This record gives sequence, C-alpha cells and structure tokens, in this order.
Amino acid sequence: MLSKKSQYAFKALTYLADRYEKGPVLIAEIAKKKKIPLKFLENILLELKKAEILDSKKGKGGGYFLRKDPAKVKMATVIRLVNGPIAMLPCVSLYFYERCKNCDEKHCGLHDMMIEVRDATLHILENRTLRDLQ
Amino acid sequence: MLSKKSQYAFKALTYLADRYEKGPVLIAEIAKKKKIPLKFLENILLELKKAEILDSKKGKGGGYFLRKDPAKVKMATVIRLVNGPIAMLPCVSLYFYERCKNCDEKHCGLHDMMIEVRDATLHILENRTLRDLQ
DNA sequence: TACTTACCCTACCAAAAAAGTAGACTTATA
DNA sequence: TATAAGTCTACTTTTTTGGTAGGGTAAGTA
Repeated sequence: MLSKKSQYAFKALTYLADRYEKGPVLIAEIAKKKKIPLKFLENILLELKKAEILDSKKGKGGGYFLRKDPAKVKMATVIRLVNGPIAMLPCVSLYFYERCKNCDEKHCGLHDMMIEVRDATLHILENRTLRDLQ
Repeated sequence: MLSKKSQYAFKALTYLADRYEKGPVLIAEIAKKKKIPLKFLENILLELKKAEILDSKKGKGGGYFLRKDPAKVKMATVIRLVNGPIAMLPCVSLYFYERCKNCDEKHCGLHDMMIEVRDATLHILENRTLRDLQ
C-alpha cells in the first residue's frame, strides 16, 4: 500500500501541476487546500526538491514549483522516491535489489511470479505521469 | 512489499505442496528445513488452517498438510490472508475497501491509475497457484 | 542595512505495525 | 497413561510511520 506520505505527495504534486509555470506556490497554501499537516508537507516537498522534481524560491513571493513539465515526471519515479520499492520482493526490485537468503533465484517460483507482477506494474507506472493525475 | 511473514508462509506452503497427500508434516520440520522461527511459524500455520487452506492432526504422527490440491490455492488468496490488501490504495481495494476522504473517486486521476495497477496485478495473482511455486 | 517572508535543517516523539517469544493447555495415539 | 504434537493467550522487542518543535538561513523590499 502507498503510505500516507505518498498520498500527500501526490496531492501536492497535482496541485503544483495545475499551476505549472504560474509562479511559486506557498507550502502553507498547499497544506491548507489539500488538508496536509504543514510541517509534514515541508519535509515531503524538500525531499522532492532534492530529487530535482521540484524547485523553490525563498523570501517574499517565494514558494515551490515544478521543475519540469508534469508530463515528464513519471509516476514510477515519484513512488520510488517517497514510498520505496515498487516490486513485492527485494530480490526482484530493480532499484532496491537485495539478494535472497536461503533461496536460489534461478529456481524459485515465487521469484519468477513476482517479476511478472513487477513488470506488469511498471508497464503502467513508467508510462504514466503527473499529467495523468490532473 | 510482502512482509517477512508472507515470505515464510510461501516457503512453508511450498514445502507442504511438495508433500501433498503424503501425510502430515511437523511444524518443527518445516521450521528447520526452511529456517523459520518455530513459534512464529506456528502462528502462521494456524492462521492458514483457520482460513481453510491447511488442515492439521494433533498427537503423535500429527502435523500440518494442505487441505486441497496446490493447483486450487490461488496466490491472491494467500497474499490477502497473510499480507493484506493487494491494491496500492484502500479506495481501490476489492477486499479491503475504504472510502477516500477529501477526494472524489469519480474524478481522481490517482484512483483510476491505481485501479489499472490493481487489475494488472490481479490478472497474474488470481491465475497463479501454489502449484506454480513448486 | 534592517526587516520580513518563506524555505531549510536538525532533532525529537508517539502510535502502530511487524517480528518474534513464552508458557500453559488440549487432543490423539501407542 | 505417557508422550507427542498442535492450540491458545499474552507478551516483548524492533522498526516504520506519521507528526511536531523550533531555530537557522536566504532572498526580497523599504
């Protein structure tokens, strides 16, 4: 399941996508409109900035804004960033891979099945963007 | 991600599927062979019994065994039981549905996308069984 | 240069979930 | 009736999640 943090992130990103290229938006505005705890949202937006999805301006007239076209920001990227692995097992994760102990990946039915699930999921999430949330 | 509990459950079920219709298997044997903490495994197997996937015999010569053909036990069923919802959001879950607050499901891009993901995942997990793990 | 606005950073806290443990109890079989 | 083996209740520990507090720092503006 997507964490609450992820759901907040998507709400905020949708809000910013609607205002793309219309200048910075205050954290406080997003928090109020989307009913997200202010300080929690600060952390999330900062993280998205560090990942180069958002950018910000300080001082009066400042705020957050999308760094690139909403149609260029993949869902898979955002989920990996705020929610973690997309795969159901570490041993089939592309970005968070960890080897299985006590199980040989070459002949493991579960492994193969989870690769199928991963690929089906990624086929969707790698081809959808913030644009599709609007 | 699948919890450790789920991974243990699948290891145990695979072990029992290999021994289908060959009599009861000791919890201790499964725990040892699959390197699962004994008491933790006890809880898992009991849960699977209550869900009518496994059955057991007490006393000497007892143990656990699959209640029906491995090919009849769907992956989706087991995952829902030991791991919880398969969908990425409560508002798109078939078996663990909860309504979204602050968001109208009728015009929510995320909602629609998560339904797609859910269906792609279920298409696989509803059509694979314990047989496929062997 | 001083003031104000608004993001930045570090640290902490509490609740919930996941993972694992303990021990007494019941039932079946030899 | 002794023993083997699952059943049940309850607890503990660790990790993750969700959230809070408060001061620091950069950028505009008068």
